[in-house]
Amino acid sequence: MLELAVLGLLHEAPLHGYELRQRLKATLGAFRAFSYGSLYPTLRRMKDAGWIAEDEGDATVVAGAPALTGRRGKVVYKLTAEGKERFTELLAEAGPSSWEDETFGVHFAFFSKTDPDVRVRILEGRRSRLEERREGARSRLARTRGRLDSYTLQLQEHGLDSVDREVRWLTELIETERKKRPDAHTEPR
Amino acid sequence: MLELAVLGLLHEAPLHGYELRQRLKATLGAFRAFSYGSLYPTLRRMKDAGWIAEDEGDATVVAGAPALTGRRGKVVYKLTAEGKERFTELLAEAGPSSWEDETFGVHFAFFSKTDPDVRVRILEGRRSRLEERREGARSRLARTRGRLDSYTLQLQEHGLDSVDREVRWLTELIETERKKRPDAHTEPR
DNA sequence: TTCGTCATGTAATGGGTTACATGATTAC
DNA sequence: GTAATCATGTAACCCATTACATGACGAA
Repeated sequence: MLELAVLGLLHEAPLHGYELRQRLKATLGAFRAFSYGSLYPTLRRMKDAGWIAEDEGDATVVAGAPALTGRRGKVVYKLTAEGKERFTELLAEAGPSSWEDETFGVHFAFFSKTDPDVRVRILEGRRSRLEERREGARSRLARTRGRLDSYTLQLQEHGLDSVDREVRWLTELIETERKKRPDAHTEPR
Repeated sequence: MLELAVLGLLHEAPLHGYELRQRLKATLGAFRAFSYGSLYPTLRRMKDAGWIAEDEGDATVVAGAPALTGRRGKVVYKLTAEGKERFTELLAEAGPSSWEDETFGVHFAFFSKTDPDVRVRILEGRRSRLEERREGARSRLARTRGRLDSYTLQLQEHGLDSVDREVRWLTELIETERKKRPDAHTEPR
């Protein structure tokens, strides 16, 4: 998840860890944040895996005392060819994991780089996942309504409302996607 | 988190693991679920800690072949005195952890058992947490708006909308709480 | 007798967090 | 020269998940 986000951001421009985190916030908005404690180890793993590499191309700033103190300055990373491949691969994934709460937003954030077909499949997957959850909650609520105290009830209702809103949002998005390309499968089955 | 939820449910009636999970879904609604893989180990830990105990009071069903196969039947748990204490303790917590996304809902679900003062403090904490997040996202958005593609933008806006809605919901709830008890601190400082 | 669902559990793993430690750079 | 913030990193832990294994029990 973090991995996908990092690949996506570095796809646009080389960045160092600290700035990567700011961009992460800017891209994902109010709905997700990552700590440095997970970012830096991830960067290390991705470097070891060969998906990203240190970018020396920009000159390590001052030439005053470069490698004396055992490196202490920005470490700028850029995507490698393998990294780009990996990114494309992850972007093409439209399976259940891509419509999970936490993952969906990250996939969505890189939709402009995602194949239109995959976009629609992710949006539809997310929507039916939410619809399932909503129906489950609705019928359970209908069954237990009488026995619930007002707080529990309000919690349920606020939850259902939120899900409803997201479903409507998704429906709009799906329609917009369909209009953009009137070809392709209209409602697969 | 799971711990609090389990204590809260067992506070109402003794239950076995399987049913506990159904109740968890019914209580928490659309916004959270737990797997058995986390529930059963938690039950074990809580038993070892002395907060819950096996409830034999209900007769272990059939007396046909009771302890022969090394127990294979429902294990009903009930709250111990220490468990009740622990529950009260957790319920009184109104600190930052209680207004986190995942935790807030669980606290809220047991509001009818929570002290009115604590209720208001949790609601207010949650609200200002969301407001902070929203302002951060808003100003970042204002700064970067031009550079964002339409998907990223829509994601941000949908996120802001959701936060806005929850803030409004919380504000209503806080007012309702205040009306219920016109005494107490009106806007602490 | 076999299928579904109730029921309990474990092992391996995942994907993050907090707290801490350290140092460089910039603004006052 | 000192405080803020930029910048990198590690260690310990947390809280859950998935996949798997097992078995009882009722209904068709």
